Amino acid sequence: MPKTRRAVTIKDVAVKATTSIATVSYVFSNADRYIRPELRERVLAAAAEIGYVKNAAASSIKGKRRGILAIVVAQFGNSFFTRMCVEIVSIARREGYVVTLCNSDEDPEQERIILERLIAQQIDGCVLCPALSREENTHLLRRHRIPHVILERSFPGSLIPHNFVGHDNFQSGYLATRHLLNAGHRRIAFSGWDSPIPNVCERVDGYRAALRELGVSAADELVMTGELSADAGRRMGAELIEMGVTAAVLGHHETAKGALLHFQDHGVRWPDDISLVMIGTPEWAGVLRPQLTCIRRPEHEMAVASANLLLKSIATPDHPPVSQLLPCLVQEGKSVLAIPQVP
Amino acid sequence: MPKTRRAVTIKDVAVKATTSIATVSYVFSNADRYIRPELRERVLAAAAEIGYVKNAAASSIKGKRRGILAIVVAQFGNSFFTRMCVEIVSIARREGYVVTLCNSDEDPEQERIILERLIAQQIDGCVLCPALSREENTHLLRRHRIPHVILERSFPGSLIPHNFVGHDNFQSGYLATRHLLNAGHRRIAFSGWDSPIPNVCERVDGYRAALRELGVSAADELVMTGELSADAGRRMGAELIEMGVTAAVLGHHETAKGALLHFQDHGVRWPDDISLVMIGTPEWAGVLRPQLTCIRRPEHEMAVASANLLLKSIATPDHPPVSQLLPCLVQEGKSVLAIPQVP
DNA sequence: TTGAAAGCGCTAACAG
DNA sequence: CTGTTAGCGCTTTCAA
Repeated sequence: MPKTRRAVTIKDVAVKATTSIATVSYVFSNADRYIRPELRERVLAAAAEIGYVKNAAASSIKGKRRGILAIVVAQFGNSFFTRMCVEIVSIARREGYVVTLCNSDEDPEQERIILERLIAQQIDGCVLCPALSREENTHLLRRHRIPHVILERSFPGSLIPHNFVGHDNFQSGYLATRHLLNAGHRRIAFSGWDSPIPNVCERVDGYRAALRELGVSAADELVMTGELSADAGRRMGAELIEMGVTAAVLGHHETAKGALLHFQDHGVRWPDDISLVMIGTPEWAGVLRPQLTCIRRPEHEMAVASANLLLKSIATPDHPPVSQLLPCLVQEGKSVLAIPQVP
Repeated sequence: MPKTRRAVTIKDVAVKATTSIATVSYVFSNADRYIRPELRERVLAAAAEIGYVKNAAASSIKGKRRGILAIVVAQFGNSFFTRMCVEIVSIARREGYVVTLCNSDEDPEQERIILERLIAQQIDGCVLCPALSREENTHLLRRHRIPHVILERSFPGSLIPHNFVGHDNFQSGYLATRHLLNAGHRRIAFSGWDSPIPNVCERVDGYRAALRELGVSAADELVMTGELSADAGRRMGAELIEMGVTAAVLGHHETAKGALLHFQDHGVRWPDDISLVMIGTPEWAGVLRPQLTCIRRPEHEMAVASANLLLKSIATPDHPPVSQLLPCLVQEGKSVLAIPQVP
């Protein structure tokens, strides 16, 4: 154990192995330079003995890759994102990266500060799920030429092409509604997050499209939205019951949670009293009985796609931006009652 | 927008502001050097115009702090850890740090690789929840003089003092059991994770101590453990019923989940058929009815304590290690039935 | 096959 | 008050 305050450097290794720092550097950067095996061994042994670890910071200022990637998400508590983060991290790890996870908490100003700090750290690349789905901070990434991919939230009216990986929100709303229609329901409500983000609106569009397709009128009062909280969900749950619909699409898992609590607390049974399809698959859905029918978003595929897109975009920085929209699946539970068609 | 491939450096700013790189450096490191306001303005303006951001990597090799902290946890999917991470990150952010989150997945070898990479990145400090509660990798941190605090899992027989923040596992087992005893139960089982980690054993010790205190015999067959999965939990749930106990301590939320699913699927009602106290407060507990009585671990306090301890230990590296064990609380639900004492 | 040395972006004496 | 300059640990010519 070294007694010195100073960190162990390449120079210490060179002295210990009685060679030059250049040789040590070559040994540790396995360039295609041939080094006599005996010397290489000596260097490795010396390094191991004094506990040398290459300083990645110093290495990076000479133009080498930094070895750090970042993921910036708007809602870290949301397990949809947490799970994708875990997967992206493990893919990045295989490539030798360390990954910094950041949470903007849906605040563009926080996000800006985070991105500036990440830029100061000279990260090699970044996966960004933009706060409030706002595009503004991405210019920082572009200006500093940091390869990046936008995850899950797009910029509908944008003039600038981005690397993008998301899932099809329209389709998730459509599938959920269609599933209920197929079971014979006609009075179907939609409850969701009153969100500033286009995603959620697209789900409503999908809901409407499905209804229209079967010639069912989509009355505006059947579409309810509220803030992103279980309490708002409870209120919507109560409304659902008052309105006397036979089925509902729970358009966001956070408000869905409140609605389900309301149902349980007031003896409302699914699917007997109301049929339900929820968009999303939060962990808690796994413990509820009867099991909910959910729309499963392609988390795994999204994580893999965004990680690979980022890695590719680091490898070939001039590659034109790619946009991928991945499909959802219906995950059947027992929360939808088939009712006889009334012709 | 610069057309150059190269990053913007202090030198570019100096040229643009027609001054020296030293002045620019001083402007951006707000040392106590006085600079004529007019010049300072000019530098700032030039920097803003060409989008200069200080290269933290270069800055760090001159002995400045790196600006990166790390949290390495063994189970990233476990929301107990996720929630603490979110809090630690937000405290660290206030101090200007960027935080890297890593997941060793309960594998000491992965953990070693992660720590080596973090050391290469010259992180300023680290919060570590050690895989399998093993001490071995902490020597890397010590050898490289990286301030660190061990979170949640301790090293019982260790000779080396560590900064440590954890919660009192013995007490959590004790409290849970005591709560059931107070409600009049006498045949109380314990089910938990068959863990290689001392924490879980301590919970059993607490369980036994509570029973002993009231002169209730703690038969060995009442203590069940299994692997960390919902399936193992289901099996234990079935056993609980077969054994005909009136109450159970669900000693780990992951196996508890399985047991609760078994109960629901087989029409076993809590608290009518069995009284339950669960150690831990996973998010899914919030959607179950009747609400479970839980032992709440001091997540918030642990996050705050570990973050502050780390920051302190970075500020004063020679401070002797501190160890903190924080207490749990009973969070009452409706899963415990009071039964009349049989004298 | 190896080593000397220039230089990456930045900091901090030290000189002016 | 400001600029010159010597490094920090590392990579990479270039020469030996």
